[in-house]
Amino acid sequence: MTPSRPDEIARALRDDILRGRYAPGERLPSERDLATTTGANRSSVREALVKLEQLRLIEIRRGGGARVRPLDRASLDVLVHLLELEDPPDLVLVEQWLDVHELVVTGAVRLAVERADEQQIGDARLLLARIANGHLSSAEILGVMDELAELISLASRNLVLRMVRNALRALFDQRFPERRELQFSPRALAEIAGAVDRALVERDALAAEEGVRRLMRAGRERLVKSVGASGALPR
Amino acid sequence: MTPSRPDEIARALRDDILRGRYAPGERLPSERDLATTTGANRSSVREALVKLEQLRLIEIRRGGGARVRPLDRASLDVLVHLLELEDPPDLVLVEQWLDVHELVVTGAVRLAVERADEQQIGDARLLLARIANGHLSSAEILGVMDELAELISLASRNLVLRMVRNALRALFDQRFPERRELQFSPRALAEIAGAVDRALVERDALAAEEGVRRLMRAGRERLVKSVGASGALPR
DNA sequence: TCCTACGATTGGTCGGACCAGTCTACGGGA
DNA sequence: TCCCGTAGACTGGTCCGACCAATCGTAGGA
Repeated sequence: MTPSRPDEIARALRDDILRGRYAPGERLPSERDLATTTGANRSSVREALVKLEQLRLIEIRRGGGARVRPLDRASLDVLVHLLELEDPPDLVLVEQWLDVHELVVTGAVRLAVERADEQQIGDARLLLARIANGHLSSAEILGVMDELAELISLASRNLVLRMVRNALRALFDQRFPERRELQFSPRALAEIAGAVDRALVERDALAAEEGVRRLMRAGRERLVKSVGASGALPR
Repeated sequence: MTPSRPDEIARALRDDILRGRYAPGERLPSERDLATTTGANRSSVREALVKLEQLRLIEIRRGGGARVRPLDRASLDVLVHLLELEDPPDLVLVEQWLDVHELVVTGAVRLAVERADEQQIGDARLLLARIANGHLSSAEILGVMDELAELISLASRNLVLRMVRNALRALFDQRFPERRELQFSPRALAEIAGAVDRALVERDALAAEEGVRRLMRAGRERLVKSVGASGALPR
């Protein structure tokens, strides 16, 4: 799928903004200027600017022009582009992402344990059993853990929370689409999964939260390493 | 500021989608059809659709048409429109928002206490002192607490976290722009602020987290009530 | 020196044209 | 009768040019 003309233009402008080549408050070239410099039609340029405005990267005012906004006021959706900016990716940003993801999922666990119905508890226990039995490849484990996180955010019965997690997850998947091969310690995993399982049965929110946190941290270091070495983007 | 033509169209379509008048996977009318039914030009319709696509509410395929996507896969940015959908607002959604906001800010506190420099600790203590001294109106208290949350997310040195919080905050401000009048118990507030202050001095992350949580919950119940009764939207 | 007013610049909307994928329904072949 | 390929209708993508409306900058006047 070849990117559309507006996408190309939007991407170029976006990268310039994210790289700080336009300071906050600074004015972008006019639509007509951008049209001539990019060789595209003004409609296409306009569409690109609308996208950037939707990302809250710029503010467009009739007669005024398009001005760059402060980065931290932008939409969460720019994060994926921030991650795409460097190759290999900015590991600091990846670490920050992992911290927030952990925060959100463990927060969801607290709510989920209290609110989940029996069906959901059962589903979660099945997933945990698959992790515990030790016969999965590391890629499969990651998949199961992802399913588990999905189930948790669903059971938390909090749409806002679910959307935040989905946004974070989509962000990561978009940037690192390949399945990764990591090495987990089967014994440690089985132990943690068992602890989470017990917490679920007893509906012990704090224990479940702690267990899920340990689960998420189990493969974290290697994940960061793998991501950092991943090299070329599959564009 | 009168909304632009594309904004009107986008809003109408968005509301229809959020209200479930289009099921996920269903196809929207063609750009040309929408143009005739709305009385606008196809360019304006197109711009509206681009915005919805950017919100990940729809997926546009060349030759294919625009199809509705599942709501929980959409951008966090649709939440503000979800909140705007009802008046008075959906209190369940407001509660969910408050839960997530609390989660994010308290999570930020943990990081912030460890990473803040002396300057930031000092600034935070000044804000806490203003809360504690009891001579502020409730609106001012809310303002100070917001500054405090801002400072915390800054000190957490986590851009992802900061953007999530800013997104949540912008969402709330956009929906409830009026300053609210709440009643806090000065004594309780002073006590909590003092606890947080001590935690900051001792760099005790857990105590700070707990204190900030209590601070955020102090006015919560009344905030929900006030928001629920707020009535007309200042559109 | 300050302010006003006008003209240039910029975004907003329109209409139409043509290209490039996608979808569908018709008709031919098995 | 059923399946399948294809032609044509349909849909989004891009371009062009025109005009309106808000803003901005500056030259000229008070």
